Amino acid sequence: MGAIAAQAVTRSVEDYLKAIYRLSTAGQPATTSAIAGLLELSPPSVTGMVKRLSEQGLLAHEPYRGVALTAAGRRLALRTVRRHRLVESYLVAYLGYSWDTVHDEAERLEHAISDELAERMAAALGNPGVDPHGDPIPTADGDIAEVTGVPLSDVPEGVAVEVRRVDEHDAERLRYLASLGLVPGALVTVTGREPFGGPVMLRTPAGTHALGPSLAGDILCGRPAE
Amino acid sequence: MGAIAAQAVTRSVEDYLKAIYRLSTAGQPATTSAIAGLLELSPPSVTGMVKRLSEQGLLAHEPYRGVALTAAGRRLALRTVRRHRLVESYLVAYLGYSWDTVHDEAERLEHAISDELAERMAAALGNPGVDPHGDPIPTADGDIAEVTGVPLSDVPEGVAVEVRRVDEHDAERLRYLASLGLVPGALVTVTGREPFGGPVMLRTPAGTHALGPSLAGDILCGRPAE
DNA sequence: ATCCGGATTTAGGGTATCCGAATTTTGCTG
DNA sequence: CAGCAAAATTCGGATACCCTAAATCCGGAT
Repeated sequence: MGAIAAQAVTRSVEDYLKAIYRLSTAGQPATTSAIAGLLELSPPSVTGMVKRLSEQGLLAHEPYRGVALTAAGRRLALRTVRRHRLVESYLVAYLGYSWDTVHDEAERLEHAISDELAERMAAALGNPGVDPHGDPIPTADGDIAEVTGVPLSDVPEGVAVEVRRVDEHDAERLRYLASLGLVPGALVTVTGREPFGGPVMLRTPAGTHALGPSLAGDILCGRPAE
Repeated sequence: MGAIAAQAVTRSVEDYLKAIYRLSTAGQPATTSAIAGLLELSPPSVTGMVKRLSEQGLLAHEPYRGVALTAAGRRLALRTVRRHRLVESYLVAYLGYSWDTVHDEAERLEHAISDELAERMAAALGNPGVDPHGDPIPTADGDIAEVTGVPLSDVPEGVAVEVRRVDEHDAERLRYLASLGLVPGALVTVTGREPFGGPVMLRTPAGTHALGPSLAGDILCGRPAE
């Protein structure tokens, strides 16, 4: 339920919660410096905000150890993630944005739109389950689907798999991946790979290419639907 | 040109400039207390911000006298007005908002959208000249059309005129006016009026009604555009 | 020309968020 | 188990806004 947010939650607060959410779902510990790194802030700033958010019951903070979201913090974080991904989806679907340029716009709009507008966009989009990058969109009541799959870098050779999610924010790299046909839903087959984490050879609808291991690690694949 | 905004302009700054712009186009002097009234702030807060904006060259401030926008301030104000009206237009045209509910949403979004998004919305709308209330939308380079016309309260009897602009923000009153068919573009004829600023009798596509003088004063009419 | 009341500004404070410098804690490591 | 480096926190300070209470200014009324 949107029975959240009795009052104004600042941009900052939402950004902190989102960053902590991101770290914890990435399996990384939400340390002061990790948060500072994501938000491009100094560690003392983070310590200060973490203390405030703990007092508000949004975070559990073990000094010198790290933080975790409380249930309330997680709800707020997911609400922000939902808005972000809905905005990205909407801008791509209806306003001609490409997946590499929506991020910054969504980063600002996610803090400004009302629940009303978020739900109207969701409805216009047909309540999508994933955004243009293949990231799952949390539901309005805070459920979020798991994304399962194997990084393209680990996909066995010769098997046709479907790109499920592209975990990359850099605009230029996103354009590059799109030019290779590596977008959510595309079918890919690994045709060969160099040893020791070298480039991967692959065939996509857009042709045959070599892809470096770091990018290949950002692409989550799975068995083609149906 | 969007050659404005070298750096972040806060919500506050945009709101102050917009309020001052609003006052000056309404022919009212932009005094400290008038600004405070529009923004629902205390006069000392306004004095303080006015000082800061003057230092930034956005306002000309004569202490104890009032303020006026500089060219730079006016450009920023018009940019914000443009965004506001584009957002309102877009939400009404594409997301099912009605003209009485868009204002609050636009009030927040006008500070969050990029030039890019503003222009994409404008393009999607076919670069409209007016918003759903009939207010002119400034162009991207800061030109704004004059709205000319006569308040409905002053329209002579028996002449069919067109509603050009409805200068009202209150949601309930807007719904009421819409229910009477008093929306931009509608044809109205004044069929009679009480003396001494009493109600006006009128005929619209939605029927025949009486309208109080204060609301009638908010409706600007003109000769129908054939 | 003086006075007065309303408008405006100054003074003094408060909150939220950020920073750099200094200090404390933690978890090794020799 | 003492010593250290890295990480985290505390400290002191800055900025941007906002407020109430206390001056101060201005223009009209006497």
